[in-house]
Amino acid sequence: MNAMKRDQLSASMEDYLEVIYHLSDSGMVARSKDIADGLGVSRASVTGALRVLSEKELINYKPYGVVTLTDKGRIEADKIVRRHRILESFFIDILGLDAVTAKESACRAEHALGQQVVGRLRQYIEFITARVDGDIAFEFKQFYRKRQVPDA
Amino acid sequence: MNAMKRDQLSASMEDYLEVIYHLSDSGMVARSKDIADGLGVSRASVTGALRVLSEKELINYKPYGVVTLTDKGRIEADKIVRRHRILESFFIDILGLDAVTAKESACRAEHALGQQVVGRLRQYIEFITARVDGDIAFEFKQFYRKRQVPDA
DNA sequence: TTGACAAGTTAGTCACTACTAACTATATTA
DNA sequence: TAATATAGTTAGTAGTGACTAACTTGTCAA
Repeated sequence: MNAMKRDQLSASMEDYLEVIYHLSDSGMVARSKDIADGLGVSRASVTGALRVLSEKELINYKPYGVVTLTDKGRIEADKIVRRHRILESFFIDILGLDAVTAKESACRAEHALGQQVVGRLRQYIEFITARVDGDIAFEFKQFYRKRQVPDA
Repeated sequence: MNAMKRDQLSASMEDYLEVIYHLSDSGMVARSKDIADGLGVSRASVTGALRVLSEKELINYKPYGVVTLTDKGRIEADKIVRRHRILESFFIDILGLDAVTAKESACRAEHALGQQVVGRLRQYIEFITARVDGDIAFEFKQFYRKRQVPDA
C-alpha cells in the first residue's frame, strides 16, 4: 500500500503541486503561507513538502524565496489539474452533483484513478454532451429526481 | 490529510474488512495467512490490523483463533463491498474498461468516494442500462474505438 | 510422542505526513 | 533605524501502515 514507484508522487505531493500551480496561475507568486492556507496544513508541513518536491526537481525552491514550477513540475501539475477538471466535470455535468461535492470528490478521486480511466471518462463526457438525439444529462436528472430514495 | 474522523475507517482497514468479508463469504474461515495472501501484505501486518478492527468491534478476534465479522463489521463490510461493485460495474458496463483495470481502479477509488457519489453512480448505471431507446454503452464503445487517440 | 513445518505473534524499524513550539529572516512603519 | 508584525524554518513528536527477524503455538506424520 505504501510503496511508491520511483518518481511517482504521493497523493499529498500531488496536492501541493496542484496548489502551487493554481497560485502561480492566478498571477500570484506561491509563498509558503499561501500554500499552507490553500491546503489547510501547517506552514511547517509545507516546508517539508517543498523540500521533497525540490529534490524531485519539480519546483524551484530556496529557503525564504518564492516557489515556482520547473518545466518538469509544470508538466506534472498540468496532468494533475487536467485529471481534476475531468472528474469534476463528470460529477457535475453527468451525475448532476452539486459543485461542492463534485470538487471534494474530485480532489480525493484524482489520486486514485489513472490516466487510462480518466482518459476514458473524458471521452465519455464528450460523447454524452455532444449527442444530438436527446439530452442524456437532463433525462438523468429527471430520473433521479423522480425517485425519492436518498442518495445511497 | 491524515486525520480520521472518529469511528471512520482508513483505506487500509477497509481493505482488510473487505477481504475478511470475501473469505467468510466463500465458506472459508478467515485466517491470518489467508488475509495476508489476499492483500499481499505480511502476516505481521495482518496481526496489527486485526487488533485495530477488533478494538473497533468490527471483527471477533482472539490470537490463534479464526476471524469472523461482528454484526457491526458485517454492516460496514457490506457498504464497502457494495461501493466496490458499483464502481467496478461503472468502469466495465459504462466506460467499457477491461476487467482488470476496472477491478484495480475500483479498489483504489472505493476509498475516495462517498455514499452520495457512489449512490448517484448506481442510479446512473441503472438509468443508462435500463434505457430502451438506444444502447448508450454500445454506442460509446463505437465512439471511443473510432478515435485512434490513446487513452489519456 | 516427538520433531518438523506451517501459522501466528511480538518486537523493532522505516517512510510518510502531519502537528506544535520555538527560532530566524524579512518587511513595514513609526 | 529600531520595534514589531509577518513569513518561513528547524527540531521534536505522533499516528498510520508497512516491513523483517525472531519467537511461539498448533498440527500432523513418522
